[in-house]
Amino acid sequence: MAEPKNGTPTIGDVAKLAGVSRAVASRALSSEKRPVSADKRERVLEAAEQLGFRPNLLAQSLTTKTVNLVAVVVNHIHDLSDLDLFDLLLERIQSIGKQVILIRVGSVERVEEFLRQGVAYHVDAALVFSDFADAATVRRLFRSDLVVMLNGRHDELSPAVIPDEAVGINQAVADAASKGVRTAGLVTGRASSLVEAARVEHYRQAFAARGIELVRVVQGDYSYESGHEAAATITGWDSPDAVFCTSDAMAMGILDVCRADFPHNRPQKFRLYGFDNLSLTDFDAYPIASIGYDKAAYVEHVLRFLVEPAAFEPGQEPVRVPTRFVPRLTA
Amino acid sequence: MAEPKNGTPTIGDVAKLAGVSRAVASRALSSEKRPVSADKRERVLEAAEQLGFRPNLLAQSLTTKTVNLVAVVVNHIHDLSDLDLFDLLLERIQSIGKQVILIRVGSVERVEEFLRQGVAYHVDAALVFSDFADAATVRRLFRSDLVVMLNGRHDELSPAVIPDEAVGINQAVADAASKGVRTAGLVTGRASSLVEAARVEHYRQAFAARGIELVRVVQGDYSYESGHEAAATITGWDSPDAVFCTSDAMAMGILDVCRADFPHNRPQKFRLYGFDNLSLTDFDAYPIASIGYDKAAYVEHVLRFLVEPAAFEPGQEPVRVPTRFVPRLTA
DNA sequence: CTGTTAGCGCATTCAC
DNA sequence: GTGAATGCGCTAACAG
Repeated sequence: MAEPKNGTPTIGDVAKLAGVSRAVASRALSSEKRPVSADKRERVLEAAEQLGFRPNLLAQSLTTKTVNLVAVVVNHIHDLSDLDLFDLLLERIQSIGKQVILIRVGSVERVEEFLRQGVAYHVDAALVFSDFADAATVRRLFRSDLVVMLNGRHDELSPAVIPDEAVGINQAVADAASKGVRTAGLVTGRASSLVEAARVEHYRQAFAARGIELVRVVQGDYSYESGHEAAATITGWDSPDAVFCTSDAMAMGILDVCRADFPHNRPQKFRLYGFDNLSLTDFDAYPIASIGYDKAAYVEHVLRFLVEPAAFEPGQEPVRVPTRFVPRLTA
Repeated sequence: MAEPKNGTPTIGDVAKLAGVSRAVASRALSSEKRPVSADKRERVLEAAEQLGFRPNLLAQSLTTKTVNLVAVVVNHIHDLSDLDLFDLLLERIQSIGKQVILIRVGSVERVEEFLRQGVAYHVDAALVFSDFADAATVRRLFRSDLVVMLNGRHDELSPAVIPDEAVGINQAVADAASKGVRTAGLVTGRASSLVEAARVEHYRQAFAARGIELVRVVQGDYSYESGHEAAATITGWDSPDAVFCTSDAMAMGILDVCRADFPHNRPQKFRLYGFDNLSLTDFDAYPIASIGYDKAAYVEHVLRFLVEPAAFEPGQEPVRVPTRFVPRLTA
């Protein structure tokens, strides 16, 4: 009886049943072409099948020094507002034989607690969407040199991929200017975020360049609800010619409050521009002109760092994925 | 120099620096109260701090036999249409000291390939949203006896949590009947899913019980687009009095096509009922009456199986979370 | 080509 | 209280 005692068969059990050494069994089971005689390989595979053997990836990792695990770090799941992007990312990561461990850091207040506990697997790589920490902290936390910063908080030692927002913002503002817009309102997200600060600055510069006067700024938090609230302040009888939002969700909130100003979804009192190009903006009810980027290209850039870590050289500039203006009815 | 050679310090390095044995270091670093003299514990902690020591969870798991990893299995990320639920689930799982490894199985066609490769970590538990496999297969795949089936494909050996859909469906149909609805249309999802089959059957029974005639059935795939397509078939001059959809997204598609039939979002030619109670139905543009359940309660039930696996006895009935009708304008 | 051996990093006996 | 020794499951390096 080659059955293991405690239930889950190890490679040792397989080897015993096949009548070979553990090393041979290991080679036969390996995906790479290791030298094993045909008949022994056959016997091993059969034994493994019979026993229902599944390699213990943890033990495997202990010796190979590669865990095939990548951490994806977010503040909240809602950061993944773009599920299309995330789905693609997950599929591609799995396609190169790695698994994703999803880490939710929570609110910024709890970050310190998170860092102190520091219970984190030593992963091959970490993809950081969350703005909770800088690159150095993340590298320490995960014991990984390969930390791809997607939050704008990169440094010389870690690669980064960031949307080049200036392009799309300029296109959107140019679109507005070409339609005679002279005054604008801006609805922003949290001021604390580096990405957001840069985004706002791009809008300001684009306005200045096109001779558009920024007459009002309201701070929201990217959410639909905050768009709802902002509507009261930023629109009304003295609406600016156009309202730009740094998230589609806020634009949706504003649209819902001011739908009367958009008969047949076309702007009457002011034009409305969002940001993110959410798939929701393809729904009839929210035909919001937006700014987006090629998600497939973005994902491939991230993936390249995972597949070819050596391709990154310290000090290398962040990879920039161009954004573009996506016209829709509200513009 | 107590510094390790290759960079990442092990508990051995900590022990050496503190001038104690590895065993003592292990105890001092343990969260449980193990016998260590005060001064040595102090020295160990200081040494660990100084070296920036992070325990290797993989190696730890190898001996403790508990990896603190739970797999969440989905077909596509879009299965997580309810991000509120997922966010809560993730937070609670992490709060009990476990991490989530998110596994995307992909389309049903690719399932077999996935099973053959069988590259899966041996996890403490797996939560299966995907309908790709039955409980037995999942147990084998993850080498875990604790597989919580959330897809309706449970068996005697695995615990399950499932929404009790009959309750909410009956309430919704009762609501329609009370408003004089005599004929109904039904827009369904994929016929292959067990959950969907049961759902449809509940609608049929509720219709029969209330004397409502089911005059039309259209099959979609839960998506907004399929709702769009279904609209042509199920509505028109001979609309049924009410259209029930087995997902909110499909109801949204129908609403957008037939918005003229809902002046001020109130039904004129037919009433519209969705399913899932997506947070989107709280947006002004999609005030769709729906059927939902208490997400917090659902998550706590799932969590209980993770925390107290022993509480489950083979043959135990699935835990049922009651659903309820959520009235909104379209009804 | 094959089998033996020696770790990977850690927790855990079991003597002291 | 403490530390030396053992083993978790696996693969890499070595010697046949």
